[in-house]
Amino acid sequence: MPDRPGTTETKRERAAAKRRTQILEAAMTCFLERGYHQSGVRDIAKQAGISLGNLYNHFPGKHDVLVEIAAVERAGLEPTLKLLSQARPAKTLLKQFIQKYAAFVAEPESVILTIEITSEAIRKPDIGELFLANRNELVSALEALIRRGIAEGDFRAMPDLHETAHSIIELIDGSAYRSVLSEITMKKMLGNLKDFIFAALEVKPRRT
Amino acid sequence: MPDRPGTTETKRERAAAKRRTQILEAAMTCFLERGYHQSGVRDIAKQAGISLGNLYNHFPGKHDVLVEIAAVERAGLEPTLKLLSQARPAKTLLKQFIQKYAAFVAEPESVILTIEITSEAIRKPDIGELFLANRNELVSALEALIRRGIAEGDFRAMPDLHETAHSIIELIDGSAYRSVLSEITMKKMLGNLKDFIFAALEVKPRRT
DNA sequence: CATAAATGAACGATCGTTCGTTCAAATTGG
DNA sequence: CCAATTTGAACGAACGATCGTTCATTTATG
Repeated sequence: MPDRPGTTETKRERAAAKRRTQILEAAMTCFLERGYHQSGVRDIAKQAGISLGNLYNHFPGKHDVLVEIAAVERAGLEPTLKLLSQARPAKTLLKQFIQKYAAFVAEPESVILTIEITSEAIRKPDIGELFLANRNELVSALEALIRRGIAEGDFRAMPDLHETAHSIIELIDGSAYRSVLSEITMKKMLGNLKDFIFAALEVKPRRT
Repeated sequence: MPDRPGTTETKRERAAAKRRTQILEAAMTCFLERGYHQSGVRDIAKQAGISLGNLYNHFPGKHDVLVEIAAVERAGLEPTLKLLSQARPAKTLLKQFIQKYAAFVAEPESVILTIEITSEAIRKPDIGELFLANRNELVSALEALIRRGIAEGDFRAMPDLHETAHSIIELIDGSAYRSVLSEITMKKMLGNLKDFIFAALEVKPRRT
């Protein structure tokens, strides 16, 4: 009985798991290059180096591949999310957050994938819910940070902190999309972005 | 020779123009219901009440239909654009603009169409350019308004007015998408949106 | 009568998915 | 520990549907 304690993983299961990530990466490549609806299941299989039929042994269908990618995409935000719960002044943390989040979402890969998911989210409820869940996690963390900033006396009282947090995210996302489409570097936008956000949040008027 | 002076429009041409708008409206309906890539040319023709082949007498192909829709969509913004050049205090005008623009872009139809165009814009240069051109027209008008607001002493000096104008638009667009996806009314977001934007622009700290 | 509008069959390509089959690995029985 | 059996990964042909586009033909209009 080869039931090694601790790892119940058989050779088969390990191989299968590897295949899954292989397929996901291949699909991501295809969706980035051609878009979701322009990528055929055959393209994905070929890119993954497996057969068409085998793909269906690992995923119920094309849609489910996108769902999984949407879930994985979220994982990339984890380090940025961690940043928000550090024990430093909220004002400092927010500045760092803007920088880091902007750098992340302004990656062409990230922008394209987000749009692909976004446009699919409108008609596919499960993707929409996933998108909103991810977004809410981020917004809640940001909201907590702003609340702390108010307590620390750096930020002004605002009517709705949750909405404010949403606004900040949407501001950065919007800039990121524009930076990719108009080929202006995010770096050039960042200065104004920070100025805009902090002017909206800070309790004092800015010195010219 | 029925070349009536003043109107070189023949009965035929008028009928053809009517067909074109018929097709555009039908296509818009399809794109809204099913999305661009999910809508077949046959769906559009059927929705327009014409034959499949006839559609190709009026448009070179499916892609061109979307391009034309993107151009028409822009026309809907005209009244809102007009607003910005009125002779009233910039501060007042901006408040009205936010209200009006938000109401316009938060229409589910507008949101869905924008996303459809947006996601196509990434891979189709002509659509991307059209999108940016429309956007720049709006942003330039808004930028001029902000500049006036500074001259009038209501808005603070900002590092880059063009970027600021972009930010405002992106802020409203982002909220609009979220309002459709999460089924929260735009009205509920508007209060915070105005607060956020004016806090970012105004020269004085806000009274609590 | 000439010209343009309108038609729908037809085209080749591709779509997402299913299917029967093969075969190596895992499990079981002795 | 080996042999028998079960499992499921891998494959690619095949399915029916639909895709965007073309074209020969008919119908209607100036």
